[in-house]
Amino acid sequence: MKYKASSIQLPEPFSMSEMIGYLTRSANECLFYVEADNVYRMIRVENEPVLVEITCRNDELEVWILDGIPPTKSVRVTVDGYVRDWFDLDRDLRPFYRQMEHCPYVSGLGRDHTGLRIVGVPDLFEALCWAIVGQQINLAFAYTLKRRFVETFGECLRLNGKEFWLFPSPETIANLSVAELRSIQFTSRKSEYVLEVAKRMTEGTLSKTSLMQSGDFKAAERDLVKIRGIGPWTANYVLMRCLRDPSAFPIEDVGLHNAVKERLGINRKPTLDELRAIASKWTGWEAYATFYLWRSLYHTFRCRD
DNA sequence: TTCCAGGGTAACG
DNA sequence: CGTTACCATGGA
Repeated sequence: MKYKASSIQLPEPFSMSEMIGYLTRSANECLFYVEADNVYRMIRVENEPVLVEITCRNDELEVWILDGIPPTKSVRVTVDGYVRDWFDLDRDLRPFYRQMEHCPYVSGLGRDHTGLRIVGVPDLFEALCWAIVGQQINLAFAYTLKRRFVETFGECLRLNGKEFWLFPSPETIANLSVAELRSIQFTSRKSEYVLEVAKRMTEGTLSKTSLMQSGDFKAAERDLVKIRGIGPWTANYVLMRCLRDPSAFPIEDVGLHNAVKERLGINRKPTLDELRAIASKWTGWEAYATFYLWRSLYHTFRCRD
């Protein structure tokens, strides 16, 4: 059973090779595959796991369903919406490029990587867990921890000798103990933070819908940082990659610091004041500027296997 | 071996 | 309030 769920007319600019460049930045990624320029991942549709293939043909993105529930209108709509959100296809990037022409540190990146869109993390629980896992450890280890988390507590589909994993649900994680998370080398702190988030999401006191309901990203940020384990960096990371606030700005981000350091040609990290001064040219597009600066750093966190 | 890593909390002055 | 110790382990 294989059927096409949707054909998405690609916005301009869009570069599939730039997107794949980002998606393949770690060989240790466990939630999707890239093979022959096609992208494969499992997503949950109406509480059922569905295996999706994304193919770029001419000016369209074709979304195929390879395994899972039969095609209905709502399945097609959900899958179509997921891909649009994941690749940020409904955003007009032309104002971003025009504005970056005035920033010497990012304008070159904008030209070199035209058509790169922020790869999102549409699932709020996944976004929060990934951010918490990534706190204060190098990215290679973060990918290892994520893989252990997913392969220990997630759901797996095996097809044609490959494994396709779904991120664990908040319900599954909320029932765990700190000790169980420590057994996969989470620190006690990370374990407590992730359990807290899982419990809130299971209770319904934390959800993407409730964070977005006011339509005010600043209000969402205030709600997020009230939660233990979520500071300004984590809140802005989630605003950037899940809630899709183009002005989210994780200014404490070490990757951002290192990218700016290289582009300034200095042998120390920029201060927060220096970052604020540079970012004053990015108003409204801080998330995109940050993502493009991350793109300039791939060589520093490539996984060795 | 040393230093740092896509931070955050809690305890201190 | 601003500063500091601590978390804890892998990777380079």
